[in-house]
Amino acid sequence: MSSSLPPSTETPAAAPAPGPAFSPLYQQIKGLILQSLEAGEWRPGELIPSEMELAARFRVSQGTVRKAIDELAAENLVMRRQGKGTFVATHSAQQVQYRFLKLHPDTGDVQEEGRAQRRIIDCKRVRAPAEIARLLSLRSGDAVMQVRRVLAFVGTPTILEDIWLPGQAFKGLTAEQISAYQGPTYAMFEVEYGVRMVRAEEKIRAVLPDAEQAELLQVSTSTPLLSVERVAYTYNDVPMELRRGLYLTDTHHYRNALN
Amino acid sequence: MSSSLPPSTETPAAAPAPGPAFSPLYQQIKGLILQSLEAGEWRPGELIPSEMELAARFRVSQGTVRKAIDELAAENLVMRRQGKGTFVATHSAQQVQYRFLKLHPDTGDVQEEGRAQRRIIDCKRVRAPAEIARLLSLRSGDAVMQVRRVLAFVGTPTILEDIWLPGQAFKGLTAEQISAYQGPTYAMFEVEYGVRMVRAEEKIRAVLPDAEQAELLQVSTSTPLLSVERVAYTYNDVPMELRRGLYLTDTHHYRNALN
DNA sequence: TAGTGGTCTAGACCACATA
DNA sequence: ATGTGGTCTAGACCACTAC
Repeated sequence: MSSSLPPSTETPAAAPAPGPAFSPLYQQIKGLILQSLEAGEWRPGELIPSEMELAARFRVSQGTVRKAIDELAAENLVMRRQGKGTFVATHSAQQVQYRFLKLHPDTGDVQEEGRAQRRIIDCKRVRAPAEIARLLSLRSGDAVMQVRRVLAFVGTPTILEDIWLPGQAFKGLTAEQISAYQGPTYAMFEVEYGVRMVRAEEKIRAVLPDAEQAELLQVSTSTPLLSVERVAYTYNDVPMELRRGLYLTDTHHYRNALN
Repeated sequence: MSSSLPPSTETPAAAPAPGPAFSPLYQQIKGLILQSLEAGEWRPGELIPSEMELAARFRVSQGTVRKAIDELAAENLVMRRQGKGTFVATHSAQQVQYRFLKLHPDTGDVQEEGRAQRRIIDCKRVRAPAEIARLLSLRSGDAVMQVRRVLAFVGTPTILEDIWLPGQAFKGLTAEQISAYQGPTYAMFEVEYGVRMVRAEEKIRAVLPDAEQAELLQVSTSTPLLSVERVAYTYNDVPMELRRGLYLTDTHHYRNALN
């Protein structure tokens, strides 16, 4: 940030050196708000200060704060509600529950989705294999929590998931904790571990299950399945979860909107 | 639109009756610009009038036009370029070529993507079966153009596509025309048929190919493939293309960003 | 009634592109 | 030098929410 805040008499660093080093005022404000979100000054679901208050705090006009918040809202980091204020986004919010779940029933049926029946197969602390570590930006052998579970819709096993979480941040995670929690797992991560996932990337393939996977999903080893590898990130593009899912797509499909 | 343009003294309709019937001024302006885009007043790739000109035309402030254009830009309907102006988006633009193609090589290799070798298997005019007609909002038996082709990357057949297009809008489409055209097929649709696809929806499954499909992709019938059904829409949510693809995902994957 | 975000305007200056 | 979009400000009014 080289441009200074308005009433300040601060001088921009003499030689802006190599990088871009410039950014519009509203981007700088956005960065500051982001820092507060990251630091937990306002927690998921909480009201953040009004635009006027933030404008006063940062010594800029309301319009500048507004543009910063506009971008944060576009990235789903905060949620605006007219007449009430701006809230820190949360995976607990009804409107955005299961944001990252793109598997939908073929029948446009009502959200059976939240009603998934979960069966935890396994939940243990292990040393991260090289590939898992790489995807989570950890070192090989670092501790990670590993969870395996099956999600069933209307009694039919449909998703087999393996989840890896950094051991440090998710110390103490148990199968009981996961099964006990109602609602999205990502909401539990916010409440129990203070970790908020803000975006994710998925790589999708078609595969055949091995014998163990097939048995857990109660299908044959010649049933084609969707393989979905997801890396979920918290603030600052820090990866905090690796999830490998196998989706049965005979009664469901992965839905994607292209814009 | 019930709210009036500024200099007018018009009163909002007394009883707002049933519907919403209201929309902010900038939304109305957005709608007017959209109409011009739709009507072809400015064609894909062309410069649209400056914000000041549009403000004068519609008798609103530049800021209001700006907000309208902001939304159009966010929806990829126009593209802003500082210092130059605002352009009608086009699938020909280098930056957004193959926007709708989410299949990427596993090696983060340079865009081999455009370099796909295309082989047209078939291109004919047929009567739409019920399901195809439904997805294209046509009547069963209406004429549609049907294209089948194989895309190969570095010599390896990877995508088998069946494409259906409304016969009326795409009258005269030939295999030669498709193979002759360099660049995205969607760019050709703009140039040759004046049809611009603005968004699309995909449903993805894992499937096994039938004998014919397997042969065209040079794989066995037990090779799991990604089935991607895409409906592409032009302005006003009018469906203009149905595309069913089978993707070989041993060296490629479907990449998706979740926000 | 008071406070919030949402809309609209107007004017100033900046950064970029082109001639 | 000119014109474009990009940023920033300031002030006014509207619509929604809560008390």
